Amino acid sequence: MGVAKPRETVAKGEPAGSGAKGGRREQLLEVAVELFATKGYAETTMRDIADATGILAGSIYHHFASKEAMLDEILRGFLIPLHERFAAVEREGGGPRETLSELIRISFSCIHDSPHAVAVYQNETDNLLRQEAFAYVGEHSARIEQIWLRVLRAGQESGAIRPDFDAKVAYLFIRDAIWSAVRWYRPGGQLRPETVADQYLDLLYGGLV
Amino acid sequence: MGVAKPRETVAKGEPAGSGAKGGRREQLLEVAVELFATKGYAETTMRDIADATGILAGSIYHHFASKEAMLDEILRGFLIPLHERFAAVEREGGGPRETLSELIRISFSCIHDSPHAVAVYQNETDNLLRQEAFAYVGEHSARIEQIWLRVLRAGQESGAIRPDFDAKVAYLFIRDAIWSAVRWYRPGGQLRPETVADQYLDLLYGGLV
Amino acid sequence: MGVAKPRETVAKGEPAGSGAKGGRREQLLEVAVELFATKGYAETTMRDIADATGILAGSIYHHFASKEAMLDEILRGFLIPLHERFAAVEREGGGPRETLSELIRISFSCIHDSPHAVAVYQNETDNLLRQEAFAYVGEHSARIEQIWLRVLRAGQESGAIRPDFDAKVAYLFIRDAIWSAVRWYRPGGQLRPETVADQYLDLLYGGLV
Amino acid sequence: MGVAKPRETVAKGEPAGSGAKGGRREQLLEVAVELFATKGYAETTMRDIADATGILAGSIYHHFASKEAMLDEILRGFLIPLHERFAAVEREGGGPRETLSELIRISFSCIHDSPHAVAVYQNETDNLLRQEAFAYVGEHSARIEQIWLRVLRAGQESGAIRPDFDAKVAYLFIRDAIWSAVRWYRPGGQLRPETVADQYLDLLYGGLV
DNA sequence: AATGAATGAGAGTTCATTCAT
DNA sequence: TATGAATGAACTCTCATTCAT
Repeated sequence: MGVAKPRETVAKGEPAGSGAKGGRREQLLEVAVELFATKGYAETTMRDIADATGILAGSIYHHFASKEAMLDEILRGFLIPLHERFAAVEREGGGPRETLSELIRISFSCIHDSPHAVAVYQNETDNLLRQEAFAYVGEHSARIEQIWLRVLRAGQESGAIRPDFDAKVAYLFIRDAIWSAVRWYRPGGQLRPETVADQYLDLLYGGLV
Repeated sequence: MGVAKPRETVAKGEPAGSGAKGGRREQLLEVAVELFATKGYAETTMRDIADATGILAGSIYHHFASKEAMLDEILRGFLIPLHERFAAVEREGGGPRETLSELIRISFSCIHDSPHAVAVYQNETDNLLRQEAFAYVGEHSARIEQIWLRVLRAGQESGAIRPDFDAKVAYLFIRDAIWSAVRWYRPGGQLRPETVADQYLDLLYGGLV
Repeated sequence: MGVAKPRETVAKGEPAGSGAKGGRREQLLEVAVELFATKGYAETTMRDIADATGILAGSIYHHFASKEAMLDEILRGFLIPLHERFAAVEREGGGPRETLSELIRISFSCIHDSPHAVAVYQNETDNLLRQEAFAYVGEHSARIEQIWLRVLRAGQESGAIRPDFDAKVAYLFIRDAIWSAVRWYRPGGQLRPETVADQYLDLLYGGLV
Repeated sequence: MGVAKPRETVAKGEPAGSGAKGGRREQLLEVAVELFATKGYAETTMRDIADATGILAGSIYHHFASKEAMLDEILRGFLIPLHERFAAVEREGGGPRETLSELIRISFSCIHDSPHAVAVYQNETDNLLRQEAFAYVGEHSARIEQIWLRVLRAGQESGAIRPDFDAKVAYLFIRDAIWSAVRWYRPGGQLRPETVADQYLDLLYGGLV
């Protein structure tokens, strides 16, 4: 029930000099994230992942300690870099509006680059927060929220953003509007991520009217 | 294999004059929708539902034909009335902006009244669309989308809404921003649904700047 | 919902050169056919089969897709070879009386070799015919019946068999008399299958009087 | 697991002066025997019986102590009178051949009158013999077998029947040929029971040749 | 007599996981 | 590394039976 303690296999990087060996690991992770995103984590079986990879279910355990370890690796690989990119943008210290725009552009490029990981993050976070082993998900999410709130409030103070609404509500509004796009945005589809980002920015700044 | 045909017990209404009779059915449905929303449909077991209701798992089948039948009843009870309310607003034929505002207010009142059903709808729809028995979910969703699109386009034609962006993108933006609120909105919390609706309307119409 | 498609494990043959490998599959089938014959298909549980084999019930599913798939394999393994043997005898084109005798001898040798499968076939066919997945049982049975009828009618025309009764009634009489022997015939008992066959042939041809 | 001790309800006859009261009991028994014969005893649920009768499953227990009690009553109602009719024929002391013919005619008339009970007897006896509560089934069957054997042997001694085969084998041959007819004989069909009986007698006495 | 709610045991089946090879 | 057999717990669902009304 609890999250299995990750063994070395979970965290270990590419063994140097092993050539194509690690390819199977990446392949499994790619297959897993797609299935987790598409069918849901609980609904995806190790057999599903193994079948799509062309090995047997039991063999996955040579690469990952557990199903949860796969989820863990997926979420860390998505959440930590995202947090770092957001923090970097904030550190650059541009104007609030430019910073806000950059946060939004990063979000869309993230949806573009890792739509499956984003979907998994969105769909599974609620359940995960109750599990100790996934506490870091909540922590990174909270720090990311703080970045958004600081930027929004700085914008309100500087006059770049209207001061007449609650920053928290605005944050939630923006966050949900952006991240939910993962449900319909298709990387290979008609809409380019920059286009969507620009339309969203336009809607967000200028409003419907 | 799709939602099993409900037995007689399923379709029959409240036994007349029996006061609290039939309460067990409603109680089970309330417990189920909360668990489905909180833990997810697949992750909720019949035992979970039974335990929370104070009966044995097998006894649920006296009231519902299957777990899927419970989900079915929950979704129908949420989706069909919502569709009807939207359709009624459109039929009233007010101005595009008033109509749009009303759609948004209805959405928030729906989140307020049935947050669990909304969450279930949001979380499970993706998987459900693949199942024949839940085709009606896709159909109602599509008709609801058409209502939003008609209203948005009417607004653009009448000049009430900016014409310089794609109605479909705007719809998705609005839809996601609103319905995702179910993830953080708590009926008993500080924020009143009307307040949230008004802030969202304000953000939406006027923009951040 | 009919017999589930066997997974890869089901269709694959004996792993070459592995000696006793795959024995578990056969062992399970032998245990299953005996239990199905003795207790009845519905009354036999997967746990019964597993217990008698020395594994856990869930482990059966490593070898067979379902209980029904086991029944299916048992029936095919009995019915198709039997049909082929009957058809081969008919093709040989001996005289009607020799052919008839041969059909009867084959029947008894079949009861001798696979008494359990015969019993399962006899006891479960009625219920099975209603299921689409077991349509082949009805089809083979019908073709076997046609062989018997052709042989009987040829015998009547050639004068080798009395012409004064209905071939269909005679077929049913013979079929039931023979196949019901599975209920009392014991392969290891006093009566040899050839003896029983001969006595039956004698009774059948010469009558009681 | 064991057969429930029959309560008074099981054995009690028609309460005098209760008018149509017992009709429901008979109705249930008729429905049950048909379902037991058609689907098998184990495969028939109390709900099946109740549905076909127009009451709820629980209500059956006002008339019968258990499902097994219904089976018990069905088998007794078939087996005991049959045994008595056979015994009466034997007591009459006609010639062996006339007696044998009469046994066969009685058998066919029994199939004609109570095809469902005969089918249940044939299909379920094997399993039943292992249960203490159904010991009487084995006992009556054994006594019936003895009657047949006495008649056959008397026939062989008197020269009315060929002496050159084992009476036991002949008995099994006859029994199976006759009783199996229940599988295809339909009371309302083309073949009259007397016709079938006569054809069987003819086949039996004169043989095929 | 009948209802309808509930029980509790057990059914077939699934699945993450382990491990000898 | 991968296989394939097995585990064991949990799952959805069924059903004979009980009992207050």
